[in-house]
Amino acid sequence: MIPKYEPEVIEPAWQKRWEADRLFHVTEDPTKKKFYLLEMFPYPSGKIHMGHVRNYSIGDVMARFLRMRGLNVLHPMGWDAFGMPAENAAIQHGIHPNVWTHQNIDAMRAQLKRMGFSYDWDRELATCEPEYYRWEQLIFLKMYEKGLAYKKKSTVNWCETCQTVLANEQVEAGKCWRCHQEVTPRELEQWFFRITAYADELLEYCDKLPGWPERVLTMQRNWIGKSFGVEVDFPIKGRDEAITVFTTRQDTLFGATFMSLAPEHPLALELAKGTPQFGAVRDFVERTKRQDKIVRSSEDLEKEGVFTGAYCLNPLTGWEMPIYVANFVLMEYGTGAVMAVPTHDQRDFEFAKKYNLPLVVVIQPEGNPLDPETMEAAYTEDGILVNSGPFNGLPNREAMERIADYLEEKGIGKRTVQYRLRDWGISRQRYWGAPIPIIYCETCGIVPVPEKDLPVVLPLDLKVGKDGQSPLPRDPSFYETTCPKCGKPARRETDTMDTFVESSWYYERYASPHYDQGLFDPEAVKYWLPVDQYIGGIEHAILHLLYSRFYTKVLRDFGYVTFDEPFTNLLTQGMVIKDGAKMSKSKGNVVDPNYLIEKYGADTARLFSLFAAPPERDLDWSDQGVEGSYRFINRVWRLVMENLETLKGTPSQVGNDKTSQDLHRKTHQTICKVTDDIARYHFNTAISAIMELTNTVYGVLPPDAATTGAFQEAVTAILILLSPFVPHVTEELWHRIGRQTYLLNEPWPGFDAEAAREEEITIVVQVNGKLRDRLSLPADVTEAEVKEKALALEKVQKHMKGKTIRKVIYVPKKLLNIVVG
RNA sequence: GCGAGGGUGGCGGAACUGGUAGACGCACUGGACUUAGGAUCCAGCGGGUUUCCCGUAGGGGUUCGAGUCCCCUCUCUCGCACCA
Repeated sequence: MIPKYEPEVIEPAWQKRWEADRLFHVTEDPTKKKFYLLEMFPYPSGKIHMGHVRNYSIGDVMARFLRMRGLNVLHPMGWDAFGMPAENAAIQHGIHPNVWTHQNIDAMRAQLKRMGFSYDWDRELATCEPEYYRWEQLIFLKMYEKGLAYKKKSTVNWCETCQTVLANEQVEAGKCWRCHQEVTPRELEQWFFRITAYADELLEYCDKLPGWPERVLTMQRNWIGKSFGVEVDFPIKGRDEAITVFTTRQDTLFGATFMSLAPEHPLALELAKGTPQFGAVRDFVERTKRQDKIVRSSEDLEKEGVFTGAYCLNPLTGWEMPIYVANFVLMEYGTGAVMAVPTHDQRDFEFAKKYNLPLVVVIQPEGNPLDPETMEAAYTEDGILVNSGPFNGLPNREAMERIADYLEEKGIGKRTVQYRLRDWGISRQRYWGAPIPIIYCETCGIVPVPEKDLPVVLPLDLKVGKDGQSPLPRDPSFYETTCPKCGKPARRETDTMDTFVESSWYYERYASPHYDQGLFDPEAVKYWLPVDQYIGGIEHAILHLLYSRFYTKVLRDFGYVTFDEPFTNLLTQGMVIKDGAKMSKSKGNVVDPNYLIEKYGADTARLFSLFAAPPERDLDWSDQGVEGSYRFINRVWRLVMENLETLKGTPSQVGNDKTSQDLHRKTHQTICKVTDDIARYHFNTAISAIMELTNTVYGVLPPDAATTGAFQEAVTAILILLSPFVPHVTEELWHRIGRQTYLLNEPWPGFDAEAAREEEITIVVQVNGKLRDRLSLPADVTEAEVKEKALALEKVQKHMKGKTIRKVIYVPKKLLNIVVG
């Protein structure tokens, strides 16, 4: 009887030894090629979930594999430790956010260690520590100095549940990204980061990131939303003022018959003042503003508006255009005013139909001309200009340029570029975040905290109130200070920074996490950065990944780093699905990794999450699949344990008998395939190849005098190849067969191409493209021989009967196709 | 509507540049061992009218040959969405 496979015993034992020997610790080594492998750090919620297990298992395979291939691999882990849940816990359980956060970190660290991930724990960091956020405050000061951080009053997204402001990126379909509460607009003074200053570069570099998934880049491009057009002034009748509009369709300018303003547009009420329409306009504006954002921005919302009583003039035709306030015009985009061309814009068309406004066709498609009387929808395609004065007859694409030239010449308009991207609002009215290092002085105004006074430490002796509001503005010992300029009493900023600020640069801090002379040791960053491979969930496609790209460019322009982009390659792993839905508490379909570890061990949890699906795809949870992974590990366990004596013995030569040679060949083919597959992140097929080899080895049991050498070679290969996936059981078996080294320090096996070559090859024989028979022939067979043998085959003869050979196609070592007719 | 990615056995999934469709695993079936087996080992496992035919969402095309390339249609998932 062999000893049972007991993961609960061997896994912690090896974890202890690895840690004691500092196996995962790395330092800069200029003689070695570096590889920075990073998985998105977790929020310390208290326990890991299957998404973490999957994400970190993928990363760990790569880290171990690349290290065995001789690279110096940086593989760190830490905690995105500021954020709302800590405050919620404080409210609900009366526990301090700091205590709660640290307890959670301890619990999760233990879980990650129990999974056997090869992190260099010496580099662990938590963003809620002053040693971390003080450097973030420093960057804030530099950004303030350069005008990249600024304060402005604006309408912001307010989440009532979270009692704080949200950035545009954090609003999903009108709701808070975290709690799904509807957001409401609020006028507030807020701090912003000028991410729009980098809009062009962020967009341009989307084309310079070949290692990123196309869909993430597309999402970022859309988010930045660059569009080219012109700003045109429409003089207001009877006033010495004009309405400026932004349009990308200046080719339709001659067809603009009315004007639409956003309800928030300052001229909306202004123009109506003193006219009989004033009451109606005011009511409409009030009503629309009150309407919540989701309803207002839904597509099926009926287009509504109201006439202001005022007119403006089309600068090209001189026509009087009635000015309307319309519910579909957004103040946030362009100028908040839109020239309406009902014939060539669907929204304007619907609006014009409803209010009986004039339609003038200015672009005609070739073939059947449009008639404004009978049109049922706007024509938005290309065509030839009509009713457009000097531009008649031009194709509209060309007219765009010509009209833009004309407007610029006449001083009526100018070419501009619009972005959908807004500046990043980073003020949060929350306690559990990094303080913004700013002081307000009645005399001096906004005064940055001097560098020497950093960090502005978040006081830990405060209580979060039951109402959920931040205690900072109520705590004089925090906000009362003196002005660094004039020395008079002054007040500190009591808002904290968006937690996405911390995660925008943590990957740089990992290069030298304990460095206390600055953000990071320049030499360490120079050696390790940028991140070669980043792995995480698709849900950060815009938020975190866009902010991090922006931050890196800012740090570059400040001279801190020399690279343009933080993450050279990005892998976005799929979700973990059970019963057709994402695992979530509300669905009640959560599988707790702890349960898995207790029942099957960390190796099984890792193996299953890597084998069940390729990394990018969603992973369908299957209890039976987990059993299968566990069974395979047991199969390997028995294979080694039942042949321990043979494997412990001195390595024998690979025999010349057929069995040995076949196994020898299979071993080398497997090494080749597994190496290729891991390198391309095809872990599921890599694992299946090792399963095949294992099945083959089972087929030659028990080894005899002749096959011992090939057997030893095959089993050794299985253990090494499998070690990045299931490091504990392979380490245990490796030592049981008498090895002294750690598998992680073993070189990844090379394969012998000669040994992997098949002696006998199977050639498929087709007649007219249909499979008829197969030939097993020596690998060095010539085309003529294949042809001769194939033509002699009975099944081939039958299908050729009465026909003549037209053509014979030969794909060397693969296939022969005889075309007859 | 726009953009991206999918659709292959009962299921998860293989098939690199066009060249044996269904590797590997799960489920299922049969056999062996056994007092017993839900353990383990071995074998089978797309469908059918089974010397052959049909099969990669559907239809058409290119090719000696198409899951793979081209065109059209359907469908699913995700992201954005009145952006002027």
